[in-house]
Amino acid sequence: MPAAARGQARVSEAIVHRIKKQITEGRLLAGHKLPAEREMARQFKTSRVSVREAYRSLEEVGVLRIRRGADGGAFVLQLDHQPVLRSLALVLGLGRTSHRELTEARMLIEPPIARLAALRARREDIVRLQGVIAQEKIEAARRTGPFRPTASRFHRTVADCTRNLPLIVLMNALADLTADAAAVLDVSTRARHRLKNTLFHEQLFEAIRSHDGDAAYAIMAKHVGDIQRRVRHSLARRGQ
Amino acid sequence: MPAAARGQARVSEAIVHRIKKQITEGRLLAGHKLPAEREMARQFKTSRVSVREAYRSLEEVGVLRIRRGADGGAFVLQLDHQPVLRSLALVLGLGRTSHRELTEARMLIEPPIARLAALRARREDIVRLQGVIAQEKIEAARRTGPFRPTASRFHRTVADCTRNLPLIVLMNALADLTADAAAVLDVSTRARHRLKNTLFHEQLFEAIRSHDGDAAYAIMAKHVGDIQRRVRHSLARRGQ
DNA sequence: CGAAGGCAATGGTCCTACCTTTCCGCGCCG
DNA sequence: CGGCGCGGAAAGGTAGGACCATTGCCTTCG
Repeated sequence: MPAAARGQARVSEAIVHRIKKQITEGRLLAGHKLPAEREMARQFKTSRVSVREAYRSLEEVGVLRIRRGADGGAFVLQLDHQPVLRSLALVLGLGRTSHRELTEARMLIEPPIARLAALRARREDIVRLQGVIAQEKIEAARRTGPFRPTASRFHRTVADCTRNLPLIVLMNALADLTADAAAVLDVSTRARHRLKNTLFHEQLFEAIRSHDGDAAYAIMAKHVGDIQRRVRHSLARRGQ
Repeated sequence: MPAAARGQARVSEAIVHRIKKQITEGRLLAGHKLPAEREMARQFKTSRVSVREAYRSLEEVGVLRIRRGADGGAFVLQLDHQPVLRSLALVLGLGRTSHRELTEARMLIEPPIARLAALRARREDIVRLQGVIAQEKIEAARRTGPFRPTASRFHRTVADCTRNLPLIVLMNALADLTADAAAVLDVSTRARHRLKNTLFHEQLFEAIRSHDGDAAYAIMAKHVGDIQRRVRHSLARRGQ
């Protein structure tokens, strides 16, 4: 907060800072509704404009959601990896960065995550992972349904096992970024590899359940490498 | 851009979107000055309020810097890891997340980065790394100067060798976050370990220069582990 | 020649009025 | 009796104007 350090010159920044603070301190939780603009302006003895600037800034960052109409207002969002995803997408230029780089980054960080997950997984994590795999099988049998949501859900659940918030956030952000880019995969390719995916996931699950970190590392490395190769072929076929 | 997808309902969001696009497309470069608020309002046939909301949002994200006074205005910033750092700091709650988790994340991703750096490093990278180490030695001899900037500069330069933008950005953001937290280290501890640091850096440099990925991985793993242990002791001594 | 003061451009804030969207409830009509 | 529709109320969205604060530049005066 560079401007804030320069003396909180702006009213709107003071409001932004206060709200951020209340959120990080847990005094403002997801779903809470902030005072209406007019009300907030009255409380801060300022104008609606300044309040609006604060609210709009926080909305752009991904902290608030502003809704219009009766019973509208500014609502606090669940603080997940969304803000990080947004800023990453912005910095990476949404296209200036190749899909190759993104998957490469995943290739680098997912295996160590898998290892840590295997070492840290508790019983409830095992149950969750099992549930995700079961869900995958059901959807694979149906041969329908969207590929994306479940495909990365397993990876995200693995990351959760690490109980390391920075890692979980970065992992989810990267997963979302690559998922957007992976939309290039045609339907036939997806179907052909869905079974293979699930097999990999089952192997990884076994490694995690038996707390075998090195095995989890190796399996994940192979798995992500496979995904990378697959996408690259698909991109090459389309001319890219 | 969820709201934008809902039909660009808001004027300010249209402006935000347009500016972001111009930046990612390279039509707006760092240092460029955006039109004055009144001028921009005239161009968009709207009011100053909407323009201000757009500018302020972009400033909060870290894309613009707004200055007052004659020759003031909205200036495009160099798009580095800053936005990612900000959003990460917000999501991690600036304190809710322990320093342990942050260094753990670095421990996980830095060794693979070092390996990739060793495999990819070109001649100019070697030269840069050499320069950073030389700088470190000079400052170590002086026994003065700030520890932080040079300490992480080596790590950042290593990350640059990977030529993988996502990795570089994430690495820098994490480095900044841990640097803030590492301010707890007292001066004597820093001085005592400065030499040790440089030794590690020289070993790593040799591994990178000879393109020995596995060696780079091992050295970096040991190095980061050492830093982590050091900070943890320091925290324990202070009662955390 | 140099320093002080005024000028102009630009952002920062405030005010006020009015529009748009949305929910909710009342009342009309079937 | 019940469903449907319309209008009021509440909230955000926009507009335009006025004035203050800041800062660089330029003129003017000592």
